[in-house]
Amino acid sequence: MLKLSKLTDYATVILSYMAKDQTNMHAAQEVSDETGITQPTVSKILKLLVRAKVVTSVRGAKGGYLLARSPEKITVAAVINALEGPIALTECSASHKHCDQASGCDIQGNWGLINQKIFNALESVTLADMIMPAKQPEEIFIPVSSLYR
Amino acid sequence: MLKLSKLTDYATVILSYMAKDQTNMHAAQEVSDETGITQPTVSKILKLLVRAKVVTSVRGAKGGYLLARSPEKITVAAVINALEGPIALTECSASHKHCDQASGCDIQGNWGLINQKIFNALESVTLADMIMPAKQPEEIFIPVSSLYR
DNA sequence: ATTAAATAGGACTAGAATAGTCCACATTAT
DNA sequence: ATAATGTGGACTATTCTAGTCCTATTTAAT
Repeated sequence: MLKLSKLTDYATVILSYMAKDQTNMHAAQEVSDETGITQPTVSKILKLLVRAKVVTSVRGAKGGYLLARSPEKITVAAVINALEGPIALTECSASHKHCDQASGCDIQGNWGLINQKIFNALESVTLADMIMPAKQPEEIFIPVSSLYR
Repeated sequence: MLKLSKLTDYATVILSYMAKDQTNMHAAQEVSDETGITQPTVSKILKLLVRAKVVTSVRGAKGGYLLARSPEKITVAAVINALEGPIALTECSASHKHCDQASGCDIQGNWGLINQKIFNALESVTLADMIMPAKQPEEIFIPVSSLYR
């Protein structure tokens, strides 16, 4: 199902919350209370986001977290990158160095092309887009028929 | 890392092989011999591809598998769909019915938008593209700097 | 008819990855 | 000092994936 990790999903929830009030600092505990995600998990995620420079932190009492830049400048790609590392669909495309596949593999290296497209898609959506009230239908259907063209 | 399953990767290897000889039927054993993927695994994958109508099968002695249509009409999206089910990055976006997230979630339903973009990207690449000799640099780098814009 | 070569379907196991928690430490406001 | 907060990393349990295997079904060849 081409899954994104749950933590990445949580991260967008957390960042969305923080985006709504960018002036105040937000402690992990507070974020937990507001989002319903347990505090240890919130901390874990925020730690990763700090490392990736998506948010900044202030230690000590009255410390907390702030967005490192405006929501328009925080891409979904950056968030995924923070939580899951480099965006690459297959091992093979992450690094071509160790490809032990017998015959078939060297022929079809075009995962690179696909990765690039996926990356562009993920880079084109920002946190600002995420927090816009989704004008989204009840259920989005990707029609099965469209799989055949 | 936004991972695709290994089986999906194998599937492209298998399909690439089959695309090179579309006139003859290919038994699972033969595909195994040619690709280096073990026979049980090849069978498992081909079974899934049959179910998704990406390949057709003929049972009995001298049976085997054939592409269900030309490589130009087999999209990467269809292959992923066959192996991993519907393309949806998050549970939430697969079905909105059971969203137990506290406050944060209803605000940021725009995964639908992202899913759509990803789907479009995956639908725009076909098996025919995959088997073209990749004019691909040794290593594709997604510059980290591009994560900040 | 019988046999051999295939696919179909599904159960099962082992291993890997993920989610989630917790602890010891560092930092800072009061 | 003390309390509140982030940092770093270890750890566990659960879930998911990969991979194998078994039995049934179908069909060609003899």
